[in-house]
Amino acid sequence: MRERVRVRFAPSPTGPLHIGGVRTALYNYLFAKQHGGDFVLRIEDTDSQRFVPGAEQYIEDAFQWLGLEYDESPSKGGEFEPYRQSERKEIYHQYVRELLDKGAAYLAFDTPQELEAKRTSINNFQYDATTRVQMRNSLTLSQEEVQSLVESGAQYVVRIKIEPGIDIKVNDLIRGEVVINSSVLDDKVIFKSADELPTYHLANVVDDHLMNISHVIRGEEWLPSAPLHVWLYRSLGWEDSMPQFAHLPLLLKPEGNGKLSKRDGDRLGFPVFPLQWKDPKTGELSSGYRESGYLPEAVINFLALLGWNPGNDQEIFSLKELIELFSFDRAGKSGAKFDYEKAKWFNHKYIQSTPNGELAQSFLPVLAEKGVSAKPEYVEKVVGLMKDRVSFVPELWQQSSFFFVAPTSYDEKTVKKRWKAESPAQMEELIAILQEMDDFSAKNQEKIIMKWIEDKHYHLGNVMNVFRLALVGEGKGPHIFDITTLIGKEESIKRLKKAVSSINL
RNA sequence: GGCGGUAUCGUCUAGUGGCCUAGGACGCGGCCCUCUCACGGCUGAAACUCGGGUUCGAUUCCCGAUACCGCUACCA
Repeated sequence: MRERVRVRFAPSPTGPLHIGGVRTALYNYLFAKQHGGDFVLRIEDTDSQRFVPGAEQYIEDAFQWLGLEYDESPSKGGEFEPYRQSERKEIYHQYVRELLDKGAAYLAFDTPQELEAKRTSINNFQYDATTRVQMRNSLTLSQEEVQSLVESGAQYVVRIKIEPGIDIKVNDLIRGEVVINSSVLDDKVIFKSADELPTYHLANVVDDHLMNISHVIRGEEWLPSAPLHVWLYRSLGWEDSMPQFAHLPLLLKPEGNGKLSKRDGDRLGFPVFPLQWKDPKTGELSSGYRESGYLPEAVINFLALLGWNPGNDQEIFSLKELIELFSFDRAGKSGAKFDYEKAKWFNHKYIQSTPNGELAQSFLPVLAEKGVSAKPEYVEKVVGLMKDRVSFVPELWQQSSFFFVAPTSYDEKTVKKRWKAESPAQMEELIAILQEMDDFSAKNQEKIIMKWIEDKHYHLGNVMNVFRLALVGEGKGPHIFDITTLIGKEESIKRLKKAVSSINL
């Protein structure tokens, strides 16, 4: 057991960071910060075949956007650098050597083809205590043969030698004690001569030990190999300072079965990545939460509740509150299906509580894109009127374009429903009333117009809806006088005139 | 197939033997508010996988079945 809490998030740079990975990182972060500990980013690039350029930068950018700051990382450095496994080759070599010298591991020369042949000819073939005697490895070959093979440059791997018949206990913070008999484990490859790199299992154990990691918080997909990791700690003599484990349930597809995958997002119409990602090879574009108009706080809040809950009815949490409240006792054990509607609702909630000025700032670029230039103060007022009705910032345009651009057409259904024979005449009257109005405040407009409708015994709904149709182009939007006040007297009259002249029954 | 994990409304979940006629949220329906559309408020439909135990009493504990998920690579 380590005294200081130090956790790590250790993605492999094989593509953009998946939203499930973000949740894993978030739980790591919350746990570390709650205990005043360290949050470390380590890049696990031990698979040279699958390395994707740009992926590491993407990961750092994503966490920056989300506001989850690392204490140590490849870009930031730290006491235990390097934080990129490809730069730690010599370190691993040392421990591979040690394991070999101890007789806890051995060299295996079987080719992939030979292994494949074994797997197809023997069902449930597993490279272990019972089968390794029939394979080509340093246990079955003579010392001279092994030496000449290595010297001749033959490719080999190093396998961990698992002793059968031993119960291995993994103590998991979420699942309690999981016991697995070593006989079901196979002699996993821990090092490959081809690229001189260890596999995940060894690199992970060595680094966690060397970096003083106290808690390994990762996805459930690692649970089956946790006993192997315990075995590795034991073989290296590090069992006393072994980290505690917590295996998080997986994020599942919203529909059907299986874990959420990179392809699900755009197929189902929602992002699975924090940031937009362009595949460097195919040029394929995957959407991101940031680009879709999500606020990072909303994403964090939503993710935090997918697998953890506070035990009461509260659903909206700041990062600070999450740090205070998070605990593994309240983490779920079962996989959670990703519910996009709920994610939207969280964003809606966050938009509602974001100050108008801030929202206006993020809306300005959207307006610019539409070719609209408007004063920030004006945009702020519009946003204040409209933010309750949208889930995303870009959606603001669909809902409030009429504040910036006069309607060019009128919604057919609304026209049919609202535009009556008497409408043109009524609107002409209204135009006249507006023209004479000196005090154009919403309050005064309401007073005068309501009186006019009352005096003439007009139908309130009819008049107001026709008025709205002229201003907005359809049957939606905030209160009429909020609209007229904002767009102004002249523009209001102009829109009324246009409607009268262009809408025909 | 083998091994492991999990199992409450459609979804996220509360529930740790009696407080459960099972609570909340999203989504869905209705009503109210109202010049419209939203927001908001109220409200409705909607779940303990099955079978055995243990117990005076099981959603809750145990066993089994089933289902789902994961792992089973010289990927992580």
